[in-house]
Amino acid sequence: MPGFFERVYRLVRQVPPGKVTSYGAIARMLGNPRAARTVGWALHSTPEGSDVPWQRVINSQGRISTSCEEHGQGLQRALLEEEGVEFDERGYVDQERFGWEGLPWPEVEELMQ
DNA sequence: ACAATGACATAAG
DNA sequence: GCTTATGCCATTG
Repeated sequence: MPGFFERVYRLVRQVPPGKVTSYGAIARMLGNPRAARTVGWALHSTPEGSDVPWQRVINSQGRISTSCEEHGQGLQRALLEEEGVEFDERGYVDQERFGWEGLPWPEVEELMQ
């Protein structure tokens, strides 16, 4: 069975362009509401050539929370803006407009098998 | 098995 | 709004 990282990747791949979600939301969808940190780590270790849209995952406040220099905030924000995601003057994303609603459970379940 | 680690979340000051 | 402190959990050495 797929490891936790693998499940994170599969789910994140489902996030449509121009939408964002949070680490905690991903964790909840996977059935581990408390594994938000692990989700963050999974995305951090995502290879750059990967097809996982890691930039679409931000923290629960709608802000970019990466501390990594290589894949820094500037890069992540630029990638999102290219997709049409807007940031306000304080660096927040409006989750009402750009938040991903997620997948219905049956579909998630199918993805995980 | 144990301890450390980390792109989180939440509550409190 | 910002800074700390605490809880959480899969992965790694």
